[in-house]
Amino acid sequence: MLCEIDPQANIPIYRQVMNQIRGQVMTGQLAEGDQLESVKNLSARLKVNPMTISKAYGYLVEEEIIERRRGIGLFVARIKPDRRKRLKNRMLADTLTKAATLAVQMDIPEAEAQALFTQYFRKIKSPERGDK
Amino acid sequence: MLCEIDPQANIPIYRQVMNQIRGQVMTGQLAEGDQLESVKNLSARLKVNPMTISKAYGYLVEEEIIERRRGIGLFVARIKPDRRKRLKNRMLADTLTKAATLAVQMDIPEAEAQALFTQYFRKIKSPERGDK
Amino acid sequence: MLCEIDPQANIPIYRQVMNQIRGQVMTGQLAEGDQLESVKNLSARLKVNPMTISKAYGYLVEEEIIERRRGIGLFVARIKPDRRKRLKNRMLADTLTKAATLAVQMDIPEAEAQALFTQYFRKIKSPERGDK
Amino acid sequence: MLCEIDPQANIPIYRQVMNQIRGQVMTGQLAEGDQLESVKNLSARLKVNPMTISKAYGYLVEEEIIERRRGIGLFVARIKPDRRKRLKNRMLADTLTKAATLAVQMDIPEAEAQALFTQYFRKIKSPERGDK
DNA sequence: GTGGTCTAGACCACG
DNA sequence: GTGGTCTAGACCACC
Repeated sequence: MLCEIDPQANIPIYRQVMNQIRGQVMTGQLAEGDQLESVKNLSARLKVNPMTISKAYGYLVEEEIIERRRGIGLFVARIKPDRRKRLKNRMLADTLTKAATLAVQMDIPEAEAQALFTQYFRKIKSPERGDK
Repeated sequence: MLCEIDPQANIPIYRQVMNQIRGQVMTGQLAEGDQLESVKNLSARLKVNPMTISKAYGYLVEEEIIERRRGIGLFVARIKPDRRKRLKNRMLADTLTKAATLAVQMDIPEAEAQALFTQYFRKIKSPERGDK
Repeated sequence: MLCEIDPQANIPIYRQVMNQIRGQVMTGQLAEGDQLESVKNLSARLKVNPMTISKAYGYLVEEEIIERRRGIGLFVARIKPDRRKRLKNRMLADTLTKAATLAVQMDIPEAEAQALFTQYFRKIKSPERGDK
Repeated sequence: MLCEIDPQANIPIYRQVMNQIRGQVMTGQLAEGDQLESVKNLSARLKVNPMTISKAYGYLVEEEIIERRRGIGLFVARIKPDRRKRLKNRMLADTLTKAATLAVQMDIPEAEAQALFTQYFRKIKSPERGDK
């Protein structure tokens, strides 16, 4: 499982972990029933306090995105299609609203805002070689 | 000068103030040379501690978005057009990148992502009556 | 880590702290990766309010001279050699320009000004015993 | 009488005024018995609160660098040669000490520090055309 | 344990 | 009147 964190960023590490896993579950990179990397493993790999990973996992369990199987480990939970859809939408709505709000505040005309968004979208979708 | 804060949000109050003022300066609602509401006034109006406002203003001074005139008050600084543009772009780039990244991760096709973004943009630009 | 302040001086305490730490980082007495004394420790030691230290540290973080490691503490940041050089030069340029300006205003001949400067330089570099 | 202030600078305006006048007296640009510009005049010219000028003048009177002649105005005082010398030296010592201290802190070798100082000295003494 | 934020109230410097 | 600084003490998030 891929997972990178930026210890400099202003986002708490446990949230960075949550975001990455949640994203991977949503996109299917982590499928239902897949086992998550153990707290010990992941914390060692990211050079992070185990409690931090544990906390991230704990919240994801609360969100019912992953589930504990006692004595075995943590696994990606079964998520009903409509719930999955709602989750996706909520996540999208949040960031899109933020972006749109800012664009409106900045008095950017609709066409330009759209163009910018599409531009970023494409850049992320097919990053040119040479990008870091 | 408008300025509202949500003491519940988990964004620090001083950052909320910074964001609002920065936004208003960027959009021209606050123009070069305009005097800002005094620390004491604003803190009284928002019912927060003067130091909280002072901190927000202090950071904006460092960002060279506003400037001190000693003993008189704080005023919107002169911002060179190209710096203004860069500032705008940086602010936009951040949120648009985030939104686009998420959309890509979610495997949303470009057309749909665009449509969603435009939809939010319009909703924010001309909020229908009855919206909260 | 050494750090002394003069509560009498009319330089704000938080600036005195900043200056001392910035100086120590520049001279290498504090090296990259070194942990800074904790806010609570230092404030207790200097008998000042923790917020005062926190403010000083906060500004140094913004200057990218030190960096936060969340939940662990503050550490001396990595500073690229050319940035380090620029920083040094800027600090020096300020005070040297002031001194030179004054000497010129006072109509001191170059040779004498130079001699005076060197004299002070040596006195500071190797203070004689008994100096206050 | 020349006198320029920088309202942006971190130095209080009244101190900027004091420094300029003190400097001009020390260098003889303002000679014993010369009348100073009136508070009203100077404040109008610098677009500054009259009280600010008044305060600056007040402190200079205390320093016995200028003197009041009631009903007439303010004049450059007679300063005994040895006192003038002491004043000069103290002013110089202050700034030179600061500069030297910083250079020592920065671990600049003596030769280099000297060279830098001389360089600034010359630049100020004979500013090249084209400088602002 | 770390630092971050906020409050309430004080005092000071500046204009 | 303005903002700047500091204190004392509280609570919180993070690791």
